[in-house]
Amino acid sequence: MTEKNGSGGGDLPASLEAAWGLRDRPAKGPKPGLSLERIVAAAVAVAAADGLGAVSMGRVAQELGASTMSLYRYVSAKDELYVLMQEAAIGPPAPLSALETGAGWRAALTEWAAAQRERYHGHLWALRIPIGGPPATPNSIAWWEQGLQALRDSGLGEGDKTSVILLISNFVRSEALMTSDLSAAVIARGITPEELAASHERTLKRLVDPERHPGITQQLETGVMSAPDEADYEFGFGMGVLLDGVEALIRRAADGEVKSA
Amino acid sequence: MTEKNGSGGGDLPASLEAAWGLRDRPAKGPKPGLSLERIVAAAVAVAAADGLGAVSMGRVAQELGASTMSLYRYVSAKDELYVLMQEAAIGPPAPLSALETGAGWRAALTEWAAAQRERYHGHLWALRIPIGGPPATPNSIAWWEQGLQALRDSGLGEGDKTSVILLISNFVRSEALMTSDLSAAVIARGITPEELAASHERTLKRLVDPERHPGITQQLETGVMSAPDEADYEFGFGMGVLLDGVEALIRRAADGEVKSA
DNA sequence: TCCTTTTGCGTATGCCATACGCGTTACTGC
DNA sequence: GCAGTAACGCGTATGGCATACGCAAAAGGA
Repeated sequence: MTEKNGSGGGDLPASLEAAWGLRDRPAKGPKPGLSLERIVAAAVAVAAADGLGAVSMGRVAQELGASTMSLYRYVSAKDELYVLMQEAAIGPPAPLSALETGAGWRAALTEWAAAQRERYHGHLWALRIPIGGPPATPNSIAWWEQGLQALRDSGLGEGDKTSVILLISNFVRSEALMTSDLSAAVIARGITPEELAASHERTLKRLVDPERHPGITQQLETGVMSAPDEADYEFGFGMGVLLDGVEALIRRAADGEVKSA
Repeated sequence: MTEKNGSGGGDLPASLEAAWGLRDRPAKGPKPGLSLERIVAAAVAVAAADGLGAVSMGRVAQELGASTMSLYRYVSAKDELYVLMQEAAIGPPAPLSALETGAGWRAALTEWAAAQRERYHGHLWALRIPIGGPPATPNSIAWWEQGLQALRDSGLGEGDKTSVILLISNFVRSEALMTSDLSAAVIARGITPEELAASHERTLKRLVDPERHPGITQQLETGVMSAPDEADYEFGFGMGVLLDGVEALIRRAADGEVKSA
């Protein structure tokens, strides 16, 4: 039962081992010509330039001037590379200023969500990477921890804290994914976002039946579809609703505490 | 400028044309041996049995006793098949009982979201299909319309109605996607959900540093991780928070109306 | 110095979507 | 009834993909 890593215990998934930097450098063979860091950086560059779909083992190797198969000396499968790319794209969270100034949970959560959103928007391709079960990479954990800190003084129970974090995290992801889908459609059809919106509105007007779809018909008449800065607006709207809901939850928790105290 | 469809106007994307049944049966050649419906049904069956990854043109053709290439007489590309599969999986919405009994927007939205969730949970593979821009398929539109109807008497403005619908739709998708990821992980590792949760908790305990991650450490100590029926609980929790937020929005809208009246 | 281990990588396998073209079929206009 | 035409089924070919396997070269440990 010889341990591979210094930390002891059972065997981690290969991708986690790599993400936490627990790989042991073997003392025997020739010097590695590449490194995990360089490979991940190259893959990230490809994804940023040409989308996640352009990330193939061959393409990444080419970018590094190496052969396709040499990558497999550093990465056990493409899925592992995906995990490391995602981890690199999101990066560690910056300190929350709202936590230092004691501005309260609402400001802290807002700042936290906005920071997360910014990372996603800077790396929209990362949203296309399929998640495999619950996250356990260093940066996801750091973001989770920071979310918990934002709720430090909220008075919520531990379970509720995680649930709120999860809820907001998923909301941020959803909004970014919508943005990503939109931009993908725009690129695929080679048009501007405005043209896409107009085209969509025209399509709807053709397909929607006023009898069967009175609500949508009304929406089309009101001209709601042609909203500018849609993504930013929807994000702010959603955060507002979400935080109001959390506020109600916190108030209820406080009332219950007072009652039971 | 001869029109292909009866409805007139410019050319729709092929997948939309198919979804709305606007394909014109050509009067010339031999009788088709297959049909879009049969192809989509076969593809859905494959996805249900072996996951979306198992859906290849070859596999679907095999299931139908036809050759791979014959499918391309009915479907212009695999993406189109995906759209039709998604549309078939979600299906049209059933009438909302809360709308008939006049139970109010909150009950209606709750029923609407639960129905949507049920469809997704019955076809988890459908969540893996990448969305291409804003939806315009018959069933997505029908669900959208129904959501608008649920908010009929809410007093919200048209723009807010759509935003709320979008917010809740995305939440339902997120929760279902988490479930799907979880079940994928469970299947991939050949273990029970309980074993997966336990394994994840063990992994976290090994990787989390009490100094750098005090919040998570506390969570682990409280034993929050080993929650049963996690998915159901999180869904109810999220819906509660969301609806409380919407309630605040509606109240504010009503107040504003009273003031400005 | 020899042996073990690890490196880079060429080759091969098997899957995939799909372009192209051919022979066949069935309807339409004459 | 017959020619023309258009849609059918599908065999074949192309190019891309992840990745298993094995070999030769490199480099540290004995």
